[in-house]
Amino acid sequence: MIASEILKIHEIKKTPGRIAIINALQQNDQPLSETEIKSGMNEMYDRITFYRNIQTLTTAGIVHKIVIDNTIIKYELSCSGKEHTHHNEHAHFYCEECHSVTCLKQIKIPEFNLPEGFMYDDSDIIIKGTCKKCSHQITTKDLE
Amino acid sequence: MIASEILKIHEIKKTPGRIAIINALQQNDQPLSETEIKSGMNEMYDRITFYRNIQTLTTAGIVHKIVIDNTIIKYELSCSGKEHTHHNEHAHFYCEECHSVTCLKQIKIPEFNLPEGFMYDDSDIIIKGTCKKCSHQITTKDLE
DNA sequence: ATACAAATGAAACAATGTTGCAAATGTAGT
DNA sequence: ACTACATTTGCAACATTGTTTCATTTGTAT
Ligand SMILES: [Mn+2]
Ligand SMILES: [Mn+2]
Ligand SMILES: [Zn+2]
Ligand SMILES: [Zn+2]
Repeated sequence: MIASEILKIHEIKKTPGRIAIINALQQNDQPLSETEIKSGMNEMYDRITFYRNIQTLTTAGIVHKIVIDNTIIKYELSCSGKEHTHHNEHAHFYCEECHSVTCLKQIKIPEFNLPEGFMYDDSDIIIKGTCKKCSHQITTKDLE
Repeated sequence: MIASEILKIHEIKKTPGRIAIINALQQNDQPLSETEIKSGMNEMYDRITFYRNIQTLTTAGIVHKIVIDNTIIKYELSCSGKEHTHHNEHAHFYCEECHSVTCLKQIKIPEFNLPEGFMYDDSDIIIKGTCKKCSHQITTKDLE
């Protein structure tokens, strides 16, 4: 679905900044950081507007914020913005070597049995380690 | 185990700042934020020293950092610092009402089947919602 | 007691995120 | 297409969080 449609459905005003964010996320199959989203924008980029729009899109459920660490934050589309639909239902892998975040669509978030009285809203699974690309590089380096 | 023993075992120098952090975490059964740890210290509190010591303790595996959001970070002991031992093996619950973090010792982190080539190091499960205390308050408020 | 590496604390900096406000813009109705 | 109005933007200024540098202090082993 195209950015302006997504915004319309959620009854959010169609502005250049919001469209740029959605487009950037649609054009990549990995979650993106602020810097990565910014780099895809033509100069006209305002930090404050970005923060406010990410907030709006996250609250609306269009974007899902993945917090790896306080310095490492990634965003992905959580609605049906592309064939690879996100409903925040899968785990995410953080590579400690190259700092990339990969969606592990195979690893679904299970149903949790919360203690009496607790109310469920949302959950995140972050798995840390070394990604395929980096572990390959490390292995071949050892063989030199 | 007492703070100085923990530091000795890990071959880390025994300093007042580090002991204060470990003591604070031992005296509470919930993970604590920097502010909460600080409030337990007698005036002599230096922000820079805190950051460095938390870093040292985390790297050594004594403390486990729980990142809920970039603004909400909690710390807990991950070694056998008290009867409630942490090996980062359980899920954590974040209450969106009172912003507390509860250890869900019942919910163990499962073994994940990573895709070919990925190497596992560590993982975190964060479940968000409303804690027992807050959901009780909300319920009783509705009945008024 | 001595020696030395490690840790501390102060200052200065850097990065990240927030708030207030006037100007600009999106949207709905005419 | 024009108008009206609420929302959004962009700027400045601020707040919070975390880092780096370096002289001084402290912990620990000898
Ligand atoms: Mn994903
Ligand atoms: Mn815990
Ligand atoms: Zn990698
Ligand atoms: Zn609560």
